[in-house]
Amino acid sequence: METTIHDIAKKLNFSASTVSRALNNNPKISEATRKLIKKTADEMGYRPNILAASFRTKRTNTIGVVVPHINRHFFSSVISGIEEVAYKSGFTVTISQSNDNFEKENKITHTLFSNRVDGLIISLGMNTIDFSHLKLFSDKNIPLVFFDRVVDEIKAHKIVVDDFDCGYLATKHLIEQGAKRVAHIGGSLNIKIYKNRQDGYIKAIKESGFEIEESLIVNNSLTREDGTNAAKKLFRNKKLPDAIFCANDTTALSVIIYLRENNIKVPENVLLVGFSNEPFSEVVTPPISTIKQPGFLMGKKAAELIIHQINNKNTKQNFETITMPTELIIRNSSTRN
Amino acid sequence: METTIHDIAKKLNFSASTVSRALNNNPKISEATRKLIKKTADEMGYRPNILAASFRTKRTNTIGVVVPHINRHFFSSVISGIEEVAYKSGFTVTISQSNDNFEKENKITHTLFSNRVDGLIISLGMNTIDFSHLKLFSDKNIPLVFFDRVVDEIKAHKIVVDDFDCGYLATKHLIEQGAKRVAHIGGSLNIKIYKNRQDGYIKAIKESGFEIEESLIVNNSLTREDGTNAAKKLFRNKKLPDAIFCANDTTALSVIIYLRENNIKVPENVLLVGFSNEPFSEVVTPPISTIKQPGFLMGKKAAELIIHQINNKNTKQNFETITMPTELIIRNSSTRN
DNA sequence: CTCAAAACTGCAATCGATTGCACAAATAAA
DNA sequence: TTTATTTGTGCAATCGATTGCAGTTTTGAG
Repeated sequence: METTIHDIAKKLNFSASTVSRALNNNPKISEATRKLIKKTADEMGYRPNILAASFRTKRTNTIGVVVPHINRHFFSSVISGIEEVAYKSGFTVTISQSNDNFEKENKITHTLFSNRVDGLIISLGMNTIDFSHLKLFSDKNIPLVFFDRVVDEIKAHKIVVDDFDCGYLATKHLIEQGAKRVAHIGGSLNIKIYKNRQDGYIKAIKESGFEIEESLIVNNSLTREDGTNAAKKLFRNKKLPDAIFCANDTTALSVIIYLRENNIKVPENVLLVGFSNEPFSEVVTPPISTIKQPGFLMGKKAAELIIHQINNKNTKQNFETITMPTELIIRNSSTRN
Repeated sequence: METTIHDIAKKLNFSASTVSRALNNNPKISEATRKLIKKTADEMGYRPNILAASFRTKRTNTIGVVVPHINRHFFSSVISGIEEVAYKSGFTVTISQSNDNFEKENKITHTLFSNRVDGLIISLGMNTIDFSHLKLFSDKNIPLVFFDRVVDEIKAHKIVVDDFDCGYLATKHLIEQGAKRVAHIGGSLNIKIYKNRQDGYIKAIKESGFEIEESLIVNNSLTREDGTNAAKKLFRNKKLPDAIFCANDTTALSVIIYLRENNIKVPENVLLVGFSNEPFSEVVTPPISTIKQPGFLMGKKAAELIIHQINNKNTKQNFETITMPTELIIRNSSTRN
């Protein structure tokens, strides 16, 4: 049915080996035969059986990607970046989402492992505290790159932003704008990035001579609903906050809506900074000041790193943690003029 | 290195065939041996070489997905739905983006074809008017499902929404709210969905006894910038529009911003309806009335259809075009009370 | 107790491409 | 012209799992 290298070989009175080599540009084959073989292959409508090749070479040219949620703007941007680079290097990208569910993450990575992906790029789920499913990869020397939600326990390339610094800068900015009681809506402290953002916040507060007040800090899962609840809680305080640093834009949005409903004005009464620069942040009223993470670039970088590792498996790697630049985008939600 | 079925066979004094069958739950193998073999396989840390199996069976358990842009909310939602269903059925999902570039779409589909995906789910790029790369699949009887941007020329399952009806309803709604001069910002008429939306608009206008005015219709690529330009153009008219039906939310947003800058009030002076229910539409001021497309469900449905086809390749298929329900979400941008 | 049917299991070919090694031919050097 | 290189090709094994067919054992009916 399908043309194979044997068919081509037979037709041309070469051996399959020669055909294979010619098709793969092996320098041992003369220019003339190479051309002839390629031409004939074309005419015969030959298409390589990648499965057979993969099977033989143990290389799938496939990169596995695991993210918590595919349809979050940040993650889909990262994926987009990964895909772009991978495509150019002849790699295929296989995507799965963990839904922040450890069980699923575990299964997914096992599947990817069984499918013999050449490398894995992953941002961990919220509840992942056991890493044996990733050890699988590092143990077998299968390239692994973490981004965003990374983990110290495993040696690998990591692509992050300086969350501590971001938290610090965002909070500092609020204080510079005149805030005296800056609250914080943060994520789970089990996750490094949220811990870091919060620590940055704390540093800025202290540095400015203010006290850390427990009642001004709320930790949750940072969903839309969590944000609303956090806002309710914060504004039940006797002494109200006059600014909030939110660990993501989603909760910042919840706060805006909650405050609007309660006739508290942003930015006049409360200043606000979010995190991630979601598409809506720019266009909501007031536009939300936020930290821009270069998702697309992070994806590209992750892909570059992993492809480099895949192509240089023999040479020893020393793993690097790459901190990508961020930007504090100042919009109306945090400025008073 | 890796344990194979032969290793297991040797250890247990069975043949590889028996091991293979036991592992695949072939009923010809007795319960006792099956259990024994499975247990031993487990103990020996056996993991099947999927590549070998795929090679042999010519089945990859992989579904290829091609979308214009991975990081568009609608598409990432669809992907999310596909992934969810595929995962449950033991399929892996490979994703690529065409960037609305025909060349890339062409290459991608060829790659996917070479990689022997078991099926392909695709939403076409803006400029795709040649379909030979898709014929590749239908010719070889490889299941194919279109969604969103579909095409008549190829027989396959298709998942769409009733764009005509949506356009009609949206426009009708504007007229019911008192609009007398409804403009339309539409996409390329080469693309069926945009053509349909526009036709729906036209029907509503005529049905209400108004005239179609060329000057009230602008067609472009529906980017943010296009929207702004379209708004400029529309409001250069001597007789201004008092409502606009935009073929996507992005341009609706552009219009809002443009009008705000020019002190024209939405909805007081101009009523607005968009399309797609982007995440920002709900939270921008004023919130944008829009048509909600069930992206996640469309993805799930697409995956179900293609998996069904894959698993029933022998039985003859009659292709269906599934119209998913939409919803006109009425928000402030199109209501005057 | 005999024999056919049913239930298990093994043999061996097969999928298509890759690659180490051997060998032949062509070229260069002596 | 002979010998040593270089260059180009072919042989044949191999990757690991699957499966049609055949053979053996067990079961059950008569």
